Amino acid sequence: MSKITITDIANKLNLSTSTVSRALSDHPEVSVRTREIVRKTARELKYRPNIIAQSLQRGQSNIIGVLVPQVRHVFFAEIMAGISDVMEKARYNILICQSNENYENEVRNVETLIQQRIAGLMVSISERTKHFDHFLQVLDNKIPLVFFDRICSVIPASSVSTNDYQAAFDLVQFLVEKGYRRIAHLAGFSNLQIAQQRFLGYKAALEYNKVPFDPELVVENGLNEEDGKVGFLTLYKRCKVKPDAIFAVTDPVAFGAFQEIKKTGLKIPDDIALAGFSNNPTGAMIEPSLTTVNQSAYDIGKVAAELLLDSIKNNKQTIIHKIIPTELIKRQST
Amino acid sequence: MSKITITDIANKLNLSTSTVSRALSDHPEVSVRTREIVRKTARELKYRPNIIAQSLQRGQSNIIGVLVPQVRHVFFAEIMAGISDVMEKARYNILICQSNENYENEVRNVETLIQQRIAGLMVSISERTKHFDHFLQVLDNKIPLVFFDRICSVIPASSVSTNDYQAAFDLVQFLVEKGYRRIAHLAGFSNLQIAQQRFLGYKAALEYNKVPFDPELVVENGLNEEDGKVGFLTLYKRCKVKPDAIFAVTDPVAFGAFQEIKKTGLKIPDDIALAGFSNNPTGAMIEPSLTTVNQSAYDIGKVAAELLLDSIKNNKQTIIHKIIPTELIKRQST
DNA sequence: ACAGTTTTCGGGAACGTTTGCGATGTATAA
DNA sequence: TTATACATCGCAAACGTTCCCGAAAACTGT
Repeated sequence: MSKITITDIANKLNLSTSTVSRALSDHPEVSVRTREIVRKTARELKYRPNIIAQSLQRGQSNIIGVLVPQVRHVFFAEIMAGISDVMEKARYNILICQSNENYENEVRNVETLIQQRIAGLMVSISERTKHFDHFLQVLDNKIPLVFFDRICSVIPASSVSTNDYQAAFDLVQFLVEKGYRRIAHLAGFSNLQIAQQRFLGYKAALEYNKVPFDPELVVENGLNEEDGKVGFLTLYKRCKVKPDAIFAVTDPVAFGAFQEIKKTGLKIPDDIALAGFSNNPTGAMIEPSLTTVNQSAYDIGKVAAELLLDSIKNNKQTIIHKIIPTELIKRQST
Repeated sequence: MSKITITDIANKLNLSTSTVSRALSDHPEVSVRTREIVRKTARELKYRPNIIAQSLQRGQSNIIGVLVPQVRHVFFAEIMAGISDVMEKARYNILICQSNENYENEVRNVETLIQQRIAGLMVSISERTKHFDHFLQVLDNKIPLVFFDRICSVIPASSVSTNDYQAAFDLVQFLVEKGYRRIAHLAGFSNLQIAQQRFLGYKAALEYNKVPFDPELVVENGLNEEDGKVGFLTLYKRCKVKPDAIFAVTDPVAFGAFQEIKKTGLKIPDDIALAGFSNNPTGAMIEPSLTTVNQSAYDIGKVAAELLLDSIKNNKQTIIHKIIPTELIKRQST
């Protein structure tokens, strides 16, 4: 290991490590001439600051943790892109962890992130998380925390999300106006705030339009493509009077339903309409193209990252809840 | 900051830090009784090992760097899932960086990863990378390195890739057998090995079948959706005799072309056939569904991660090049 | 000339671990 | 009894920084 340290530079120049350290960080208390010499030999020796040592001394790393259910999901990948762009500029690095929609994984990941002495944490909770004590640990350790999308209202922390209730309401309102009456809902588990809000928005829109709410038309399941497949099948099997439209809690769920609908031989939107949530790019390419709600995933990540940076720098406890505006995207599937 | 350290435990129990440290790592030189007491009070005090201090002492962190062009691309997101699953089990954390298809970003990211004293590095190079000195720096610092997918044959390091030449050959062979004769190729930049190999496979398949190679039918461009759009348009504009099939270097490029083809009013596959590369899930949902080559992105990540772990643990210099098998997926678009 | 100020630098502790080596105590064997 | 072995633990250095504080050197004004 030919690792060059600050001491090597100091020895070569007959200086102390203090001076070299200061010179490298442009401290005014060291003469301009020395600063230049130090920087020059640092380059020559290919010196690289040891970030680990710096972090230990500072008591905190320059790494922020990002905890998501699954990176492979376009929605979270987009969010990560937003986070990454912001953090890159701020000279922070990103440690990425997946819960894989599993509570135990989530808890374990939080634990190791705390051990890494991360400068901040951003998380979107798993589908199955019902207890939140692990996030209290984060706060106990004075680590700035912000939730995004799948937020958690029990923990006092900032968050970035969308107005799921309103967006779902508007979408269902649109379906009703289009003439659909038996509108089914492939819902998520109700412990997830976003799932619950979308369900409530759905229900409220029905009531607002005096369309009777039929519990038979609601299937509670996961948020992913596979859940959409089984969701549609159980829904279609158990309904004597078939639904004429489906509002899926997420686009992946809609895609799952989409494929099963086609297998069944039904035509979209003539036999049954379909709508999703989050504007996955695939939705624009399928036929018929998918009606959905645009969430601007990239922006969610960007804003959440900026929020985190704020609370890291200003060291403020202020809790801020930001709402990213949504947009109803009307396409051929309805 | 109520940070509990090993010293706090030592003080409380009237032990030395050495003993506590050894007790926590189950060292046999400390009595079973002491080990238990130490572990008990560690729990009580909510002690968390400071990974930064451990890393400094060890001279290396437990973090591995992953450098990809863009996380938001499904292909890389899948790979990351594979990497993540393997590394999680091995108790390594993942620091993720994006080059955004930009050479300068790539160089800068490599530099900061070295400064982080990462335990290993996995990279898929950017579209525009033509010089590779920054990877020599990685090797100079004795950091195990493995390339995946967009590999780099100039640097002596392990790699995981697919047989792009053969897969492209087989795909074009299939197109020829289907009766297509004016087969165009939306190619990638030739500095990328995967792009070059796919092009060469394409060309070889034509020659093998005595189909004349027409340079006019090849457009060299990027690897993303936008590139597919402009690629198709320039291709279609400049050809007097229109192509009857298109082989796109990646699925995103195929999707870009797909959309423009539909805008033009052409029918796939009757007016023009279309094929991609990498089996993006979207390809199965569009209509007509996309003929492509399955690359098993998840496996690429998995195998690459295992390769890296090997060279970290065994500290061996052996360079291994692994090839992940591909599979031709014949669908409606051809 | 001197005292006072400013500029420039070094000594050394601290961050939280790990680990080689020595010290102590106890048990075993002759 | 003494010598030897083993079990258990502590001391202190080391990892590479940063930064407080003090010291030396240079400069200022009278």
